[in-house]
Amino acid sequence: MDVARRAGVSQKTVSRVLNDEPYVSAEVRQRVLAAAAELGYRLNTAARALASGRTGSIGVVTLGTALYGPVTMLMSIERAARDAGYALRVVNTVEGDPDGITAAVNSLVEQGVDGVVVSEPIDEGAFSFRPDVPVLVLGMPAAFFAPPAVTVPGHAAQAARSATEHLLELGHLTVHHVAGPARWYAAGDRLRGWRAALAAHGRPEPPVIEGDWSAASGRAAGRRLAADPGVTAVFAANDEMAVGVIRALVEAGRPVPAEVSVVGFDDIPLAAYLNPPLTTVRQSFDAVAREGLAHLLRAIEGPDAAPPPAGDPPVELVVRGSTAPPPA
Amino acid sequence: MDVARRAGVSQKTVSRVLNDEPYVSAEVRQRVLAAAAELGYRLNTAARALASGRTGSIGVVTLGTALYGPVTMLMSIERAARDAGYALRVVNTVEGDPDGITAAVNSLVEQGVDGVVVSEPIDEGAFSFRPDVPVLVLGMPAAFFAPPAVTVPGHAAQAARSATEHLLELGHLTVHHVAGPARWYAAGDRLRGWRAALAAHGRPEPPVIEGDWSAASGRAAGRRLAADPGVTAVFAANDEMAVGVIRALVEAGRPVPAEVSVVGFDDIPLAAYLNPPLTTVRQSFDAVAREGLAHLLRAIEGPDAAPPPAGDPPVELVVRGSTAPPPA
DNA sequence: TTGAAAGCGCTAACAG
DNA sequence: CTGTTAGCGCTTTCAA
Repeated sequence: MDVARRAGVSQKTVSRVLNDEPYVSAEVRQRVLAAAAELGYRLNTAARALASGRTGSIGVVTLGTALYGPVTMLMSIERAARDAGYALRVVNTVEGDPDGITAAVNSLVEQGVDGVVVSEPIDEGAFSFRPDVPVLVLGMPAAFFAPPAVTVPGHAAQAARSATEHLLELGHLTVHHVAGPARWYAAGDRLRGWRAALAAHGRPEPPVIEGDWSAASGRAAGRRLAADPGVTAVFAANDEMAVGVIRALVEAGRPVPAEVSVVGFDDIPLAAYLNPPLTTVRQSFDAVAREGLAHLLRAIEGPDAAPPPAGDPPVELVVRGSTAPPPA
Repeated sequence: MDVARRAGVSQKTVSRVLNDEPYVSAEVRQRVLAAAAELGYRLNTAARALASGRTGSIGVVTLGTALYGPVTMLMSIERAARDAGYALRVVNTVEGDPDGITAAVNSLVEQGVDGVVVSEPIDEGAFSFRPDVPVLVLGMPAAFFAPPAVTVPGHAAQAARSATEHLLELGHLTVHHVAGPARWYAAGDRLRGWRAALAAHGRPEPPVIEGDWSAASGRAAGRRLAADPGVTAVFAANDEMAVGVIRALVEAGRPVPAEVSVVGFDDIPLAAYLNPPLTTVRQSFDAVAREGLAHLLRAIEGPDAAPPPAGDPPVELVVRGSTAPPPA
């Protein structure tokens, strides 16, 4: 309004300039920009959202923990969203809250977002809501939701399989698995990959020990594993648990990797600096976030939006010092 | 509007009910609530923000990394904000961006927030902006900003001092320090604490090695330290660097803690499970976030808001296996 | 205790 | 290329 007067144009023209719309003469554009700068003018997001129906922000549902995987995914989503011109709203799901994800998505929709990303999906039975914006669920088997939901599968199963095969190729007769909580889809993926590798090689499948992603739970699992002299190789569903397993093994006098090999999952930044350096699987959170967001933006903006990047996100086994052939 | 018609009341009355305002009869309240529920009605945040001038959300400027400290602080802020009824907007500062914090704060203000929290302040010279909302700067010496900024100092210096003293009391003649980047206030705090401990005990102050918070930089520092046979004790400004230091020491054939003691800072969840378990300093991010947010809310809502919790946030030295007396 | 009227600051749709 | 006219869905102010 003030800017319009000062630049001697209509309010709508100011709007056009500030939104980079076409059909504004260069001269007028300059004049408006100058006036806006002088007045320290800022577009009011609330008014824009009210008038346009779009908020320019997307919401993320994430875990309220410092675990590497979820946190890195959040950071990657932030970057991808910002690059696409969207602001981010974040809601943590609280541990133990029964319908945490549903509630979190709802709160985001109420806050006003153009789309929602569910970063670490947990099986809560059915998602009992009909959000009126697109929802992207990361790391989920497709076709689990009706639109407007969109899913991006993730490649953890395949990666888990190659981690297990690495151990098998080293000469281990079988591989034990310390899984994540059963309700986490991410845990299921890894479990499936491990199982597939064992089956493909005709190896016996030892009972699964379930952890909660934490190093403490890894250590508890490791204690049970250490008591069984038949255990020579362990695949943990994330690096934190792998660290706990190694700790328990070492405490029990079973050196890693001399007696028992351990591989983790995620490649936390510390992995290369541990004693021993941790063999693990690295996945590109950035790639997954970027691909997922591209899908989400299509659902929001329509088919004119940039098409999602093609190609598999890189997943790679990083062999370091925590794996070796089994003792003779 | 629809809800109003359905409940047979005015729009304003609906507004009153939905905002828990007084002066609504219980009977009408019920009727409105029922109508809203049947219609699946949701308050529109944008409209409310436009009309009331308040957005009900606060913005956080944080680092785009998976480092434990910043991430945990972010999670704590999310919790504290949600408990206070505020939604969260998040912007990461990009590494290397010269005026990263200023730009991030501006973008938050443009997005529309009632207040801003700067979680990991870096010295960027002067903050060259006059945001029109209160800004809370965590971990900063007070009185660095004019209002509407408010700062919460943090107790890292004192904690760093006790970490250093722990080493001195173990019998080490002096303590070497691997610092964080000089521009980070958090790094400065720890440096000061270390220095104070040395001075108080009349010990020589060895040259500081500066890292970048990462394990890789810690390892580089550790290599230099390992080359000096006089080094028997190291205090690293965070746990990630401490892990790198230990790695380098071990690689150089200087076992920890037999030959060299190392203490970290932050108490990452993995600290207790490392080889050796890491002696470190634990600080309560939750307490700092909660106190800081209380200050911020006062600045936003006026002096009627809940007063900030009193008392020092707990900071404690956790002694584990990476420290021991110097070799004889 | 309730309601009516008047915007908040922007964009959509349509004219010029 | 530019302007006019209506709202978007709330809250505010004032009156009943």
